[in-house]
Amino acid sequence: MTREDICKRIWANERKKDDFWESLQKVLPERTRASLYKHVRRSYHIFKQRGKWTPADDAKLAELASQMEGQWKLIGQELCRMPEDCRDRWRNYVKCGDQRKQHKWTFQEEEKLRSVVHRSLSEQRLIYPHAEPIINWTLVSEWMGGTRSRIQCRYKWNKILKRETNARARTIDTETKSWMLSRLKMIYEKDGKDEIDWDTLASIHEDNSWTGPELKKCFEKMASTVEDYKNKSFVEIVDILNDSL
DNA sequence: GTAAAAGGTAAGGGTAATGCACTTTT
DNA sequence: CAAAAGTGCATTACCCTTACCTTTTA
Repeated sequence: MTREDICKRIWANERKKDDFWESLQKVLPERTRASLYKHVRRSYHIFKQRGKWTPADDAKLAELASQMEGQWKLIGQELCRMPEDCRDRWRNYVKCGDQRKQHKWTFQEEEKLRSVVHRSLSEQRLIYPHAEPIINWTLVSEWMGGTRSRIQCRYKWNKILKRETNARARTIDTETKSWMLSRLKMIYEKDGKDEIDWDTLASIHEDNSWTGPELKKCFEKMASTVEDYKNKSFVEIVDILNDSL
């Protein structure tokens, strides 16, 4: 079988009665069938192009997407591209069209994003009270009025969270810092490894007033004050910081 | 005949790599 | 000083999982 034959078989879409998929599963038994299927379809696709969308491509996509809403298989056939790529291009870029703003967010935009994200979270909590709430970024983008794509909204939201984490990390008191350093030393001596489970560390602190990411950021800031820290190991940095307190 | 399993599609979730403006180092 | 190397940030290209439907199989 040539590669072309293989690609054609993978995209045959006619439920052939052979053991093609089963034989793949035997090679990678730890993968679920769906996971394998998806991965292989991407890796051995039959479409002309991936990436690089010209303005003309985008215009055609916009037209097709409004004509046949949600029918990505058909849209993909029209554009000679993978249905998934068409869907991605649409939801991340083309959907917002000219409304989509780029570059710096204004304060008002950030405030709007906050309220929209909280709305998404509270709606989730109503439907699934006991599950960890999930933010539906497609809806968030729509609720933003289509001025930012879902991927821009999520990026900005994570930036805001990070900024707030950093701000809180700067307010951590000296007592907590020295507690953290001695703990880090203990963890290193016990496990001998540099990867720290910061959430667990945060949970064993009596005050319980700091989160894992906050402690992590605090440590990173302290570490960066050590001379030549980039060439020092984790435990060397911990020792130096311990001595300096 | 029927329940379970598999193929197939769309909608949900996301990250790695890149480009760019800017600063620092050589 | 210029060039190279690093950095922080937003964008871009691409990837993974789940839900649900239809068809096949045991």
